[in-house]
Amino acid sequence: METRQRAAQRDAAQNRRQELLEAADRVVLRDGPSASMNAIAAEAGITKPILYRHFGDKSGLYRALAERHTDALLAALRAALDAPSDRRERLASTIDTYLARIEARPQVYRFLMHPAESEQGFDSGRHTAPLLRRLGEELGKFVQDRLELGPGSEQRARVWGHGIVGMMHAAGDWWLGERPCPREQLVAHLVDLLWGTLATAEDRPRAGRTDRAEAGPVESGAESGQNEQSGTELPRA
Amino acid sequence: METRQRAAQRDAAQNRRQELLEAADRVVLRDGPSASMNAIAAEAGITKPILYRHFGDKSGLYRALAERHTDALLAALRAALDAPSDRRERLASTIDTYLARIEARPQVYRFLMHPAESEQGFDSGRHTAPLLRRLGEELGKFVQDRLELGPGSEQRARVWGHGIVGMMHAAGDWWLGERPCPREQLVAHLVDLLWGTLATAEDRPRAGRTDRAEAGPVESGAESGQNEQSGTELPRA
DNA sequence: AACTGCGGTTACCGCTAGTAACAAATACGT
DNA sequence: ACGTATTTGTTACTAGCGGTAACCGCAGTT
Repeated sequence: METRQRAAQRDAAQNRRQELLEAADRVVLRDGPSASMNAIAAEAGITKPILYRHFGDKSGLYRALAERHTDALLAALRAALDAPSDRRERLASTIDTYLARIEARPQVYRFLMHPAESEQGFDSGRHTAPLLRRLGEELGKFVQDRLELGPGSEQRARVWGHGIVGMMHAAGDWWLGERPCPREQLVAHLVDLLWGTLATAEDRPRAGRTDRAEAGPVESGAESGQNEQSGTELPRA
Repeated sequence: METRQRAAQRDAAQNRRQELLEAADRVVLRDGPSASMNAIAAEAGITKPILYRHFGDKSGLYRALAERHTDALLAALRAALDAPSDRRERLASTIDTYLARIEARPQVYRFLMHPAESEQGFDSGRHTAPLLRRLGEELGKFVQDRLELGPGSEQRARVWGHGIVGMMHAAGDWWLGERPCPREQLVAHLVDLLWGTLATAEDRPRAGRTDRAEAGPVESGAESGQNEQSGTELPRA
């Protein structure tokens, strides 16, 4: 069997794999998530079939690549989440860590949000990037482990995990595109939101309002009255 | 000029456009967001170039399609958000409306979350589906209009808008995939989260914990100690 | 009858992911 | 030392995508 040799080959293959991943990383960083297999192969100094021998599939390569980055991000987040400070402080610092990360390397971030898009089987569900799923699950476990939530705590913790992660992600994504404020301020607003300020905020005084008729929050089109459920579609609800 | 004829032709073109959109809708509903232009053309009983004459571009068609669905969803959400009930109730009902919608037509939902993915220019920012952006903006305006948030209220309202929408989306997406609980429960958990229960929940009593050493929330791999920022990557921060 | 504009088609381009088939080199058993 | 099998790499290909150019035929106008 020559196990020693076998092992050596395995090692060599692993090293090769790492090199290839690094090359792919460089290309994705340069070209965005639409980097082609040809381009990646060229960057690695080889040709396509080798890539396919190592990763089987484009989504295979992308998965391997995403796993690396996700691991790194997750480690940073765990550190922030596990700091010995006050709960609110930890929340803020975790969100800030995430935002700092996506701010520092938007290309990587963008790549992590997309990499699926291939599988053409319409398996409704599983749309979100694996990164978000994983972050949500992790945070859910953390909450479940740290907080006393009463009966049904597991479900609640998981919902919260995914919800908080989604909030972080969407706000971060929007912020990254428009840069409407410095990062600390975004963090502060999000923490406020999660801290229940939404519940305690005052109603804004408005003019007499028996029925909605004047300047509402409406922006464009479709002011066609009360189409609430069965309006334009939903033929089989 | 024959403006009457011109007008008739315009009308015909508009009708045609609607037919094409409906055909495209059927195909997307059947094949998911990866429906090809060929398939859509075939479903409409014509060939590709006509599609291109009408919509110019695949993303053009997809944008038109998404706009219809987004308008419908937005109308439903506005109705829920504008009901004459208690604030917390309105929040719950809005979230529930959204969830009911994506539950009823997951294919449409899935399509709405994806349709970009083409543009190969790496314009970091603008990753999220336009639907989410629009929902976030709308909700932000609503909050800004209805709540008294003190100085800097506009920014805060926008952050909250995008944050809440992101929370709803991520939790809904996860829920749609795993179905871990009935919808009402998911809604209740999310409302609780936004209502500040995170701030007031008790710490869970834990065994002596001078430093983290035992069962943490960690799940797999990468327990390599304190790599918080400069650990695995981020070479140019 | 000739002309013009529009709906529609076929046939193509350049690109992609993915693969089959072949070439060289290296380590192996005998 | 020699054949042999395995790994590493290549070239050259398929099938299908988005997108387009060039052409066909039928309405109405003059």
